[in-house]
Amino acid sequence: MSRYSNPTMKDVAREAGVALGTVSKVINNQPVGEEYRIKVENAIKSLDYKVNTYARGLKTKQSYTIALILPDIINPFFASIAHYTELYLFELNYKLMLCCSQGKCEKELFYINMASQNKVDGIIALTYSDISSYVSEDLPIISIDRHFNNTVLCVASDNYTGGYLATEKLIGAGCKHPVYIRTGSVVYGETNKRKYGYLDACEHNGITPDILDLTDGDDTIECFRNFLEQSYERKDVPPIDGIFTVNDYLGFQLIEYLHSIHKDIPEDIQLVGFDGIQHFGSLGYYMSTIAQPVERIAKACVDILLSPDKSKYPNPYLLPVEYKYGGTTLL
Amino acid sequence: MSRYSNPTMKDVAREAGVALGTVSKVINNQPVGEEYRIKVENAIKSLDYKVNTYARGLKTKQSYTIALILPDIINPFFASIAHYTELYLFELNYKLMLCCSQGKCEKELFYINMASQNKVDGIIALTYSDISSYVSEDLPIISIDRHFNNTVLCVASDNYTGGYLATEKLIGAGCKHPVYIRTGSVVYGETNKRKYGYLDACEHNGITPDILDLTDGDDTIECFRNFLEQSYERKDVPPIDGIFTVNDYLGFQLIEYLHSIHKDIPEDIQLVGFDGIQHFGSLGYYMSTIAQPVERIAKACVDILLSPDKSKYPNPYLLPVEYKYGGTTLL
DNA sequence: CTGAAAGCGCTAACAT
DNA sequence: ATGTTAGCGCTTTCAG
Repeated sequence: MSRYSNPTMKDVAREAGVALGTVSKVINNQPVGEEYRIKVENAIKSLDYKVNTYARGLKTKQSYTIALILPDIINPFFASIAHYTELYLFELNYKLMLCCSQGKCEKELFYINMASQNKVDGIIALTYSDISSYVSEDLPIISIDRHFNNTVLCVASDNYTGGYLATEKLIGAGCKHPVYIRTGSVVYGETNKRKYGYLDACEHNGITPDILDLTDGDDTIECFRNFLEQSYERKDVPPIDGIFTVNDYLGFQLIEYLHSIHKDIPEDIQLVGFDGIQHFGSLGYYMSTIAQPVERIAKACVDILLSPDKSKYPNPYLLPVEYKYGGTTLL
Repeated sequence: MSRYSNPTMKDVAREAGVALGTVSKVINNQPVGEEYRIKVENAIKSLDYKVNTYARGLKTKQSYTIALILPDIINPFFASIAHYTELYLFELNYKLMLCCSQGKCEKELFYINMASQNKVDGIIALTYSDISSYVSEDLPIISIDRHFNNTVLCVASDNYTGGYLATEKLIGAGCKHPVYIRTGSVVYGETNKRKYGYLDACEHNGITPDILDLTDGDDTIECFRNFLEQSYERKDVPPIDGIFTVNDYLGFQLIEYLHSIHKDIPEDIQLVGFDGIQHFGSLGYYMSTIAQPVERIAKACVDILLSPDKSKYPNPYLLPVEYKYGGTTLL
């Protein structure tokens, strides 16, 4: 790999016939006499000078780089978080370092280390593992959707309201037996509040709640099939006619299965997902869903991370969700 | 933002009772007496010392960071490029800086500048703008899918064969009037070879080619509707019964429209896309498609970029594609 | 094989 | 307001 030896500030100073400090001041927008400024600016242009970010970082201990830790970048929900985060960071002159942790704690820790090396100025993390024990008090880190404790500030959707809203929609659209189906890690997180929203909405509407809780490693479709069959055999409850899934990803899998057994959606069973994922990012929703305000989440993370006083933000910091019709419900 | 003052090499040297240079040698795996090595390693552990990458970079001019420039990260095809690139880079101890250019040349140039500042060691770029004029001979940059000239090495799928394959599939499945529909930037790129594959496949099978070329700003669906209607009115050619789209994104839009006018797919019209995008990254193909070998593309980019001798690679560097059945064709 | 010291390019404190 | 200089933490040369 070829390496460059670019012009340095010293070269600029010589070319402009001024002192090193003056060049530095011009570059950092500090007061400098007009004629000097012009001389320096010309020299910068003619030499095509660019500041060496290493040398600067060595002094200032700032990298203007934020690390974003995501389980992966293929899931469209995570991708859109990355998208908005990058856009907003760039506006603020920050760069984004991307880490796809694949849930591997070691990889997450690697990036946390980078932060303590000042290689990145801060971390935005959406992680399944409880990293809070590795995070020191003053490490600039924001967690998305996972509320570990009070040392790590968490930005999340209003999951409780989302769960409540989804359930109310199903009930309002005529469902007599709406169930909640969740999957994923068992680490306590914000996401669990979706369940509480579901439970409360059931209670307020006089409906007996019914939950299918899939753990990692379970065969999703197999478990769902059993769940469905057992439910249809029972005579004490109405047949399942509504499903609220913890996310769109799971919702999509169930829809595929339901189609394969010739259930009509939304006629036989209505379904509401969570996340608000669209085809190709913008070509319409996969299903009726509770859409997370991804852009606002990304901005909030950045704003809080770069804010000098994090204590003024509530923890968790909740953002409102919205119901989106996507063809899998009657309303 | 709080900044850390971490232990430095000097601290380690003092703690271990050795000289600074010795510590450096231990860290960089250079020959050091065994007892010294142990003393240093213990000191490193007890102080929780980590090298400061700025100071190191200032000397070595290496950042172990690669910038990936993508139009955006929401498009699942780009997302999967990012995914595999990050994974492979991490294996090699490199970090990934993500740039969503949104096709903005200025944003791309910003990252190209970073490379000349040695802030990143190299760039992998998938861009619509012709950046070749801004790229100096020795800038370590690899282009994906865009072949500008011989100074910038390009990694791409075998687009010609892909186009040929898609067309042959349609014809083999009985299509008498397969059309090619493309959209997007008019910058000459590898992608255009998909068209030549289509043209040659038509010729070899005695079929008159028929192409709809949408330019940016056109209303895709409106143009397609006109194209379809005009074609059905003509009596000199069979009705359109096959479509090869330049990518899955466009294919998806056309499928939605065709459904809306009650055309059955694949019975009335068969369709083959390009890219190989799957629902949620892994839950099945949107349509029959020519799948790009994304993982191999990502690896090739990284390997070539980090290779000391780029001249040993052909330009463009082509990787094989594969036809994937996805329900929108008869075969 | 180890220790001392120069210097990477920059910022910031200080002297002018 | 501008010039001078120390020093950030590291690598690397050179002397011991």
